[in-house]
Amino acid sequence: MKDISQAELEVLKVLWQQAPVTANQVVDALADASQWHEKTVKTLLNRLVTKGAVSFEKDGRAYLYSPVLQQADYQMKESQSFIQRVFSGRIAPLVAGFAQQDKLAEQDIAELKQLIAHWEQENKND
Amino acid sequence: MKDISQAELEVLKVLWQQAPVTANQVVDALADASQWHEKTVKTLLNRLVTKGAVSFEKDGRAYLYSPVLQQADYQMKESQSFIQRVFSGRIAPLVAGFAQQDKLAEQDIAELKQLIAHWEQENKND
DNA sequence: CATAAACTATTACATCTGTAATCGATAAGT
DNA sequence: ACTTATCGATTACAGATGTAATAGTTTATG
Repeated sequence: MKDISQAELEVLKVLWQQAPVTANQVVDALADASQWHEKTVKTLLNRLVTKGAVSFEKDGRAYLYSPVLQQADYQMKESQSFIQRVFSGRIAPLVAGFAQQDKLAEQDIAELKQLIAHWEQENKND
Repeated sequence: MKDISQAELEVLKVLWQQAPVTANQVVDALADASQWHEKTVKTLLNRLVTKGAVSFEKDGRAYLYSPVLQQADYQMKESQSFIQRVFSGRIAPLVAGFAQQDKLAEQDIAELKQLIAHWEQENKND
């Protein structure tokens, strides 16, 4: 699978929220968040199809698009390559950076604590 | 500051490890990890200078290059935009993904616990 | 000194990306 | 049935990127 560009990702996000959708529904969904011309959105959809990240089926004259690449898979793959590239594979320094910049909220902390508790539960018999 | 491309980042990483260095030292440092031609590395160095991420001073015929953009700043900026783009600004789901894929090591957990303890210490009087 | 070696600067070129416009086919309205 | 509006497909085009090669300049070296 070829890389998904940032603009393409915005289109893909719409498909992750609801699919299958027509091109026009994607255009509408992006109308407020972005200033993209209808033609631009359709180009991006097309490129996603070419890249194999999106599929479509005909529905009369229009197409119905659906994501092939799933969000969780995309997130996992991107996370790993990002952490590798920027933090040499270590995740804690990223979180530490957020903590230092006061970007961590109560909720983040709560979730992290729960994750850790869960992890320790799973790995208790080391 | 213009965006740093992935290839440029590899060059920048060398400068973060040791600076100032000559172009040839960068070439040597990258020789094993990458298959880049000397000319390629020098082009990347030049682009980094143009982008304002790297500076140089003359040392005889050769230049000595140093990073202007600091690693911590780069990491923070990239982390924020990445988390925003891919996880809508929430960091815990990223860590959760790693946990699910067994990408979290004992050490990561230990560091995260310490971070959390430290955060709670700082924010105890909410 | 002249020429070669070694640097940096400039140029090259294909591919990817952002951002559309135009073309061609088809469906819908009159 | 024609004409028009509407789709997707194809084409456009400038800037970024990967990956160098060539040109120009300065320093060694014979």
